Amino acid sequence: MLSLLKCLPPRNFKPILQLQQPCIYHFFSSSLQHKISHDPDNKNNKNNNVVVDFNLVFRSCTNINVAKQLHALLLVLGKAQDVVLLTQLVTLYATLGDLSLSSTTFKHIQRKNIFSWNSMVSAYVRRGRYRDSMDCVTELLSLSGVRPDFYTFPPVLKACLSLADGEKMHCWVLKMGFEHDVYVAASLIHLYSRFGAVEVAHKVFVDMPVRDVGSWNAMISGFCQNGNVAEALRVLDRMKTEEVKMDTVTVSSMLPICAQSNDVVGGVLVHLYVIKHGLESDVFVSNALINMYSKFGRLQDAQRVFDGMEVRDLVSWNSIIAAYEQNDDPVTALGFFKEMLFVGMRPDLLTVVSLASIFGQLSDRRIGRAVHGFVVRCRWLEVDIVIGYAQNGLASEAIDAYNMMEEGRTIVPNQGTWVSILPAYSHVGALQQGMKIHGRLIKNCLFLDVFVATCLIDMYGKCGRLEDAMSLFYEIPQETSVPWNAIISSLGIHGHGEKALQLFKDMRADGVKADHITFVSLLSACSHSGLVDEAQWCFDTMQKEYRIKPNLKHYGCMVDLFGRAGYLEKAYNLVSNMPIQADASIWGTLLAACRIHGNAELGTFASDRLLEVDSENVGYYVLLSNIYANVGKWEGAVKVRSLARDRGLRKTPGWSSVVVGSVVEVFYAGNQSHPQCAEIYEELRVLNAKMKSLGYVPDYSFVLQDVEEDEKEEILTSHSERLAIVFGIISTPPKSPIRIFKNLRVCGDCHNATKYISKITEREIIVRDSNRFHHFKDGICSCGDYW
DNA sequence: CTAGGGTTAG
Repeated sequence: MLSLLKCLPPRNFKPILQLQQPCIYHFFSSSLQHKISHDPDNKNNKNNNVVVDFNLVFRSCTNINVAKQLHALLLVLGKAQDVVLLTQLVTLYATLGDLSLSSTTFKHIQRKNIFSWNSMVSAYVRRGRYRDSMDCVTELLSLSGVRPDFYTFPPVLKACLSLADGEKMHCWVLKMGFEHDVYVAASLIHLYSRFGAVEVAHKVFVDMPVRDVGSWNAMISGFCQNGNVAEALRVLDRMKTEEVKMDTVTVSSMLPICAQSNDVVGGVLVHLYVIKHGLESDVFVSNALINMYSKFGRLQDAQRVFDGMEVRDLVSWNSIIAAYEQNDDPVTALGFFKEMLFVGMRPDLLTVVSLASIFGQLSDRRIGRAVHGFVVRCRWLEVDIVIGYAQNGLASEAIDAYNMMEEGRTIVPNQGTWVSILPAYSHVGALQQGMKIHGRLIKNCLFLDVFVATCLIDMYGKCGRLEDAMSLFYEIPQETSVPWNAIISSLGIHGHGEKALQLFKDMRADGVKADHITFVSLLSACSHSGLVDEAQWCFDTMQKEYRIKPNLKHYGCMVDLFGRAGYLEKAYNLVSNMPIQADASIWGTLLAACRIHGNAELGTFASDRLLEVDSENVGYYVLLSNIYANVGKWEGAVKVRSLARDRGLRKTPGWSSVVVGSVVEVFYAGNQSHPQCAEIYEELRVLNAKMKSLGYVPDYSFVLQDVEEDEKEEILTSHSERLAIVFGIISTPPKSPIRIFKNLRVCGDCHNATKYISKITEREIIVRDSNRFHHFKDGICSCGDYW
């Protein structure tokens, strides 16, 4: 084989390299073995007698094992200190996803030149390891032997996590005199725009003696990112007068502007420009076109662009799915999702976002038909029927589909399957089934996939296994905010506000960029634990440091936090000074706080505002009618309910589930149809007596119907959570823990009752409601009755 | 052997 190698002129390598990777591997490993067996000590160090064009081979290598093999061959051929080749390897390993090999290779280069440094720096940036790349550059800048060049700065400027970092780097750029390099300048413009300092970005742009398309593009997108469309269009105009031609990048920044400003004519003109200049083949351009047409509601146009694409990436699929999903055609959208899986495209978070909405739309229709059946089964007042139920519908639908897949064994589950099925199990709190899937994922090595793993973290978190969620979190790559958000929210719903904050600090230290979801998780974690000052700090940090404008969810968390902690005035001031219009959820949160702290005056004010806002959310009508019911104003309660009915709103029926063995049992309030119904109600009666002897007094304020006292007690006793708990008690061994899941918030009287039940039965009872976890043990709840 | 500016949600 070695002699064969000698004979081959380099150009003859080409056919071999076009073969599959294992062939290259085989080819090189046999030549390697030959070399070792004939010349073990490499005495015959005439490397040049072997013609290996590593340059060419590296470029065609797509497999990490082949790369390692090539690395070994390099050592055997005595090229262990060839700076050029090792530098190439640094880049190759990073491209193939193994950054640790990249950095060890880099560390072993004895005489690193600026190419080596640049390669390492950009390798870190490409894999999102911004902190490491900054450290690497800092080290480089402290050396005297090597000087950074203009290749060094663009990646580093991308890695800056704060304006301060950016300004520091800008100083170095000036010190080295690279500020007029078009690449460096574009990076500077991008950097300043990213941190909201568009004026500075614009100054860099204006000061450039020479500009290329990239410079114009950077400035245009800089203004867009900061919401200044007018200024962006002005730059575009000037670009036209200076006769700089728009390229694919310009176009793909332009199209979202047309979509956003609903400029159909402008959008179509840009499309014509694209066709005229042959820019259609660019995926970014086509994707942007699909999104724009979708926003215009012109589905046929979006479809035509999608059909005409030669290459489709993840964004293309997400875009076409979202196009149909957002234009009220969930069936077609679902069809595209299936086709996407069929062609082997891996779904991501955004796919799942659309998917959730698709299932929501589909189930709502299905549920509509089921409403009538429900009226008969539940003995709720006329108004209090289904819808909202969609999520429950989604869960059972997804689980059914998975079971069918298992039985049929015709479809091989992939990442998409897992990210659909795991949230369904999290949703009903089915830990064991979720764990079974975890087992399968370990076999498939899919559990390290960030999206699948995040679903698992979420599942463990929502099923009450916080330790499992944590240990899984530490096993997976933590480069994006996705897994961090999941773990922070898990900690939050368990009432571990401080730990959630600690995780956020770790996230910052690791250089992972927090997003608006991170802050929602964080603020709600603080709110569950009553950490007022800490939440205020997060709220400030989010705005000052991350430049994230708080949205209604963030404000909602803050209002909730102040309200529950009893700072009703602070809560009210926040609401009245918000730069955005308060919606029903904000007023509802404030109202709930007024209910807890018995502030009737503010409560009345909040409820008036609540009804002014056109609310689709039935929960607030229920809350309001509950407040009336609490004080015995039944006419008021009835009025609110009829108002809700007029608006076509129906109450979500409460249900609780408990897992016994491998079966998930679901109970609705007043359930009479369970096979072990008689046994359950008998046990309830016995328990009730014991509870009363220990001092339990039923709190009728949680009964929302206008009925006699004895009937009120019966209603409380047959709340779904209590049925589920008792079923758990009679169906599992003594003293084993019971896990309950409830789709709504746990009722206050049931919360109190569960404390007694945990003491009497010596059971640990873990209740997860729509808001958080409650761990009951020995007559005490972990939430300290603060929720 | 190493660099910039771009498309998706709520």
